[in-house]
Amino acid sequence: MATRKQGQDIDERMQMVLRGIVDSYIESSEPVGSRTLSKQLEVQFSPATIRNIMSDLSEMGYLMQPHTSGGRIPTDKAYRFYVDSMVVANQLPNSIQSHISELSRLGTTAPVEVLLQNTTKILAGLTKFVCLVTAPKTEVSLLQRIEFIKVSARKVLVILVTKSGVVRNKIIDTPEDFPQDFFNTISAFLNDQFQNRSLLQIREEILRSMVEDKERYDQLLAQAVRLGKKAFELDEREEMFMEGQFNLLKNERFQSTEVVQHLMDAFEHKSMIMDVLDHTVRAEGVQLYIGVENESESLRDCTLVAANYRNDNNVLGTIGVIGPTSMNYQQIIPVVDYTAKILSQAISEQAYD
Amino acid sequence: MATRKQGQDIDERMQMVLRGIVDSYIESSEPVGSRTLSKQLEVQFSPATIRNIMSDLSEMGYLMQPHTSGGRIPTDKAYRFYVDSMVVANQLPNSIQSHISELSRLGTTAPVEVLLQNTTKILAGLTKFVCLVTAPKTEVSLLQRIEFIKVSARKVLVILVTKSGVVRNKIIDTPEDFPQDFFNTISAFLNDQFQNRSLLQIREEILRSMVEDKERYDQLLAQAVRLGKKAFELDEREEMFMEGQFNLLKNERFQSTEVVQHLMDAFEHKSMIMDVLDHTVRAEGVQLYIGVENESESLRDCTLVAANYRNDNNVLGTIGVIGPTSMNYQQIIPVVDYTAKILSQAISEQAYD
DNA sequence: TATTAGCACTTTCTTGAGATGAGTGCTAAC
DNA sequence: GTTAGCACTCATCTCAAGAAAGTGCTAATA
Repeated sequence: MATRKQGQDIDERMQMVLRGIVDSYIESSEPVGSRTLSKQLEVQFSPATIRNIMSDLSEMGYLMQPHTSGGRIPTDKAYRFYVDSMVVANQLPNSIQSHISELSRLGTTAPVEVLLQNTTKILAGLTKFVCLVTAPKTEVSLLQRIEFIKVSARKVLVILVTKSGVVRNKIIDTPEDFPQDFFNTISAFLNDQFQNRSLLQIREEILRSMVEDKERYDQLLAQAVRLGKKAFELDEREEMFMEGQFNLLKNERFQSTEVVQHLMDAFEHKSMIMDVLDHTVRAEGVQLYIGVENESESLRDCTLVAANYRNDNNVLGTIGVIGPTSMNYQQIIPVVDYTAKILSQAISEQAYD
Repeated sequence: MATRKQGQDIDERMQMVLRGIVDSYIESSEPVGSRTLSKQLEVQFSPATIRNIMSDLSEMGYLMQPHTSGGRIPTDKAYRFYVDSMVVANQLPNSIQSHISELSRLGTTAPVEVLLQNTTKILAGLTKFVCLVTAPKTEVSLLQRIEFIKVSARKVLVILVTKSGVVRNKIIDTPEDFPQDFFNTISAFLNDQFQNRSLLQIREEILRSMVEDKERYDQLLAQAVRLGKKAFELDEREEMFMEGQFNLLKNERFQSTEVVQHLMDAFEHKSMIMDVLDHTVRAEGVQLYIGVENESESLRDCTLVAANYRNDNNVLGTIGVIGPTSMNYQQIIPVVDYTAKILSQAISEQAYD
């Protein structure tokens, strides 16, 4: 009985075989058998030896057989082992680096949205997978400026500019036909009062003051607070950019219509994907969510590679790439990493301060 | 020799058969043979008779045979005949009408972009095809208001509000560190000068005045013109909303990977699709571009159903649906028509005036 | 004379029977 | 502990036969 190594420790030879299988499967997308592997490995073992090792690895949950015969494929556990024991990402080729760096060349006058949109496009182009970028959360970003522009008798356009460079506008109804001067006074007051506070804080403060010192306000202040309340009202639509959904179709792994269907459905509900990005990615650097590690059902066959981008002080948002679990991690991880860095840099440079 | 009806006129019986074939093919997506059709038609002909008629129709270019045997399918010419001779669209079911009418319920304070986005979503959901909506052209829409918000020493945020309700913003660099007051003076001047002019006109006028009376300007005016020039500079990115690209995958007709590939590639270049919509749709009401009638190569297997939306005075943009040539015209056409009407209505109501 | 029935012929699609190839597990030899 | 050998298992490919549905043509029919 090959009861070698009871339990979970994997000796060096097993690691070699496991890595070999993952490498081979990543490259060919075909189940790999003992003979094939025996030829590919740099250190030689006979197919029979490899079969024994494979058998052990299967038992330990690293490999599975789609059919009784016909080679084995790595499980999510195997990928996890693979990336964890992976040699630190080799340097990115210059061509790719410079491709990504075009982001910086957009100049400091491009609106953040354009910057993010371009990021998704570049990343989708490079990886050939689906690429996502969440916009900075307006909720937690700091107010740079609020402005009212009267557009008709009872309507005024509110413009919120945040420190992170996002401009948000909406129209609100006014109870009376105020002159523009009136709005100017109000915006001056609100700017003075709330600059450098986060939208979230501002909202809370406004609500509090409405309750607390209701009677203390004079006419003008009361209006200011009332308009402010509407202006800062929660804007549920958070933005996200997505590109390359069709890349998945070109990918061999996703030819089976079902899987694609699921994914596509998922992509149509951006909000779900947003949640995934927001709730999972908290740590520094590149994060990986491989197959079953994804909380979301529809991503069970995918790996999500994610990284945050930030300005000098805060995490602003997340960039992510979704591809098959058998993606080329050695390539993808550094690409995502580098892109996040360049994006952070570009955004910091153009921040309003 | 069945040399009946030399040339192009189609008698009533031929029409019945042709319509029958189109109907059947729209429903089943299967080539229709003489026997099948003989059973489906309300007026009875023997299969043999139908075969004769079919043969004539083939000769006249209305039908084609994918294989020597195995039924016939309509050509684009047949669809064109079909829709042209189609009984005027029957009333839309109430459920669909009210679904579309939810657009109006968005209220008058939703930004135009949200309105358009929702239009695409609703339309894509109803038709199960790809749906497109172009945003009102900022170029030709009239200036409602321009505003400058200083965001840092050398950067100012320009906000353009157009009569059609589109808010556009961008950041421009300033040559010096002007105070906000300075910008206020400038925006007051520009507003006074250019309100109700189209952005296109404004740009031309600014350029002209820069050339003509260069020397006449005082310091302030010169700056105003210079900033104005930057502010109104052509903003090449025109917007468009697209939804339901994945619907095509679910569509039986587009299972063959090639066709989809082409379409997908086309969709990745929104600009191309924009051109199609802009250049072709000039007329009133719903327009159809069936198969080869499309100028664009990649739409040769599709029908584009398009209609303009407008406010009281002008055509603002276009809504379009792209599906297989064998779509259910009886359903799709009234849906697009009604949606365009509701959208026009909603946008007119919320226009700033 | 226009319509229909009949018939021989096509073509696609389905089905099942080998044959093939890659891989596995087990046993025995090295 | 490692390897060679062997019987066995599946997935896939190929090929032939047959069923279904359709066509064109000719001859019979109302």
